[in-house]
Amino acid sequence: MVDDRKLAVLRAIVEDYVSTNEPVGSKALADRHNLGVSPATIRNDMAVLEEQGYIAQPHTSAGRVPTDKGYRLFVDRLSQVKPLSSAERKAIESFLAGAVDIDDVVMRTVRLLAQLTRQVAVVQYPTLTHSTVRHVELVPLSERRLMFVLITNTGRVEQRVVELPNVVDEQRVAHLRAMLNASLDGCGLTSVPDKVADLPERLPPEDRPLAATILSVLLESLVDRHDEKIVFAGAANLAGADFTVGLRDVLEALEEQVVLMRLLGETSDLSALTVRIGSENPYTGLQGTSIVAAGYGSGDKQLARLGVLGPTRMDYPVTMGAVRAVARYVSQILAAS
Amino acid sequence: MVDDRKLAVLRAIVEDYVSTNEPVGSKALADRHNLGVSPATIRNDMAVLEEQGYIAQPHTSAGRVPTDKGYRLFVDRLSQVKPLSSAERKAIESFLAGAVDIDDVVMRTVRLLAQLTRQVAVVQYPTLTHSTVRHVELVPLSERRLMFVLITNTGRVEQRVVELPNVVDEQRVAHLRAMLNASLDGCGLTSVPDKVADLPERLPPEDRPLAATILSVLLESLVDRHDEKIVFAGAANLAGADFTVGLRDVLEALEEQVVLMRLLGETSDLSALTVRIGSENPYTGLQGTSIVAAGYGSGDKQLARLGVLGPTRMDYPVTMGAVRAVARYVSQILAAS
DNA sequence: CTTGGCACTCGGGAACACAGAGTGCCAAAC
DNA sequence: GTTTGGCACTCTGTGTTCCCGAGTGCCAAG
Repeated sequence: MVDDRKLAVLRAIVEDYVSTNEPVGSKALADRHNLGVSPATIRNDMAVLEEQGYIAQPHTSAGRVPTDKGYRLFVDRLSQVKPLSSAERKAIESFLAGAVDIDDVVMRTVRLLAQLTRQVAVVQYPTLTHSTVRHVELVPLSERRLMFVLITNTGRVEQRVVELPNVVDEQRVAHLRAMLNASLDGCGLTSVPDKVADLPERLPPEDRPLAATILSVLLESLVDRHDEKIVFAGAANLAGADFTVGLRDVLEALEEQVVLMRLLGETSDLSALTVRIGSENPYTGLQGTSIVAAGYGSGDKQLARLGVLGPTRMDYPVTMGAVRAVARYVSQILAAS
Repeated sequence: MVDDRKLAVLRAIVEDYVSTNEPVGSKALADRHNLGVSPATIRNDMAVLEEQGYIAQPHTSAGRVPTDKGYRLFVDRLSQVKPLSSAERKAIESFLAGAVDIDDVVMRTVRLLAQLTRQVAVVQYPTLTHSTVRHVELVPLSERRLMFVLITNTGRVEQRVVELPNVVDEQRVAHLRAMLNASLDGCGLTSVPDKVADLPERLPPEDRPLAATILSVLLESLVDRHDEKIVFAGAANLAGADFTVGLRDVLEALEEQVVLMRLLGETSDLSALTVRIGSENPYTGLQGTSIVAAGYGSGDKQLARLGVLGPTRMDYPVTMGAVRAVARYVSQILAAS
């Protein structure tokens, strides 16, 4: 039903449409690609492809345009990820290598990806879930207030100001700090609640209110970050593109952390390169856009995801290549630090 | 030459144009505002105002539109800042009060401001220049690597990973940490370089390479942040507006930290509410946009600036009111913590 | 199954006309 | 001197019509 030649026609349609942004007709196809058959034959094939739902025509007597289903087939079976040029690789490497801290890594990554793909890049901060406690610090700010700082092995720093129930001296704080570090050092963030559960009992009664307060802040800071931070860049690249939906909607979606999370996150396999095309998208405000995303993180431990968002009519092979490459380099950088 | 009635006409033109987004003619003015004179008289006045450069007509036989100079006069002499409704104040207060750390304060502020003004909000992170050292922490990560953390009294945390020149034991690190804290506690960031200058000399020779490495990172982290972090939100609000320049240029400018810095920063008086209209703008990519900015920070010490960016055709009294109010509330919040 | 031929269909651009809003100017009125 | 009504003029934007051309679907022949 859909033989090889028809697939070749579909591929040609996608490629031409992506590069010209105009519905492509049978004659143009016969000219630009040497398919070895006449326009009439191509027309027949196109009629079948349209029947099957892979392409559509905006109006009668216009060329054909790929549907979401058509892009899907193209991505799954007709294209292969295009690797980056070595110049691009070099550029990525040197650009990411200059990062000084985790914020900087994320910042540079998102900008790099936006520039590379000329689309909107989205990067999720490395999740805390898989990281471990490197150090806990308690810094007295005043008599009844201290700052709680949690440092993880991924270089992430969580900080909270804590109001204390009563005045405490530095001695006690130092003691508590030592105990916390002894209990938690190297411990996975998910197991923190267990580890500290019995801690108040091991303290003299007069220290327990203090410990309880601090622990509640500690635990809270862990669950708080369950909805992770996400940043994006390259909104300017949207300016030219035209979506079926308004530009405004897309920008609004981008500023909603929750929506972004779902865009990147809702997938069973973190590590795979996933593509979500047009209507496959969970969010109605983003019809007409596609997302290409990949997980990053060192080896088996996937830390988080990153990707780009662009019009459905995008160059998938190139975009996928860029996303995959950046994900790999970021993983390297993070593994090294 | 430009008497009171002409000023009233100018004010009316600005107000009408801002609310309708259409060039305003003499008849409409006479109808909507009771200026007590006939359209013909208004026409004469408009001719004079145009002569003076306060208004212009897009084409012959179209209504008039304020020029940048016209807006400037309006802002300086014809309008007064419109205070927020008490409901809005309440909303601001409760929204900002929930912030947990400095990042959260900035994030909430910028979103709040964007929502309130329906324009693009820009917030500069509190500058380090006026803040003082609260605590320095050195956390060993591995034998030859440690994390350096600097906590300031504004709740800001700077972190760096430091590669060490040679293997050091915890003892020495602890000692150095104690010395650093003793030297720097409460010290203004600008005076840090002086304070630590002689520190290596006070150490045993074998510790000096370690100290030197850490100090260089410390000093570097101070100057690095001289170009401050800036965030923006509300890009979606640009979608509807039309600028004389393309939307793309505006978005690009917004993603350039340096440009944003200059937009907010280049002003002699930090505390005043400043308005920069259209061509008064230092950046050519932002013709057709205006910036309303204010300083924030506790009392005499201005920490940084925040503001909004929108089309030149904006409602200045309302926008100025919102910016001023938010700046005040943020100052309160920061002063309290 | 493929191909050339052919009639048909629309979308989009060019040419054109026209209504309406707004102006500038002038002479009369205040 | 300033204000006002009247009036001719000038545009822009919109709607209409028309036509070209790209592209299609179908059919009969190869």
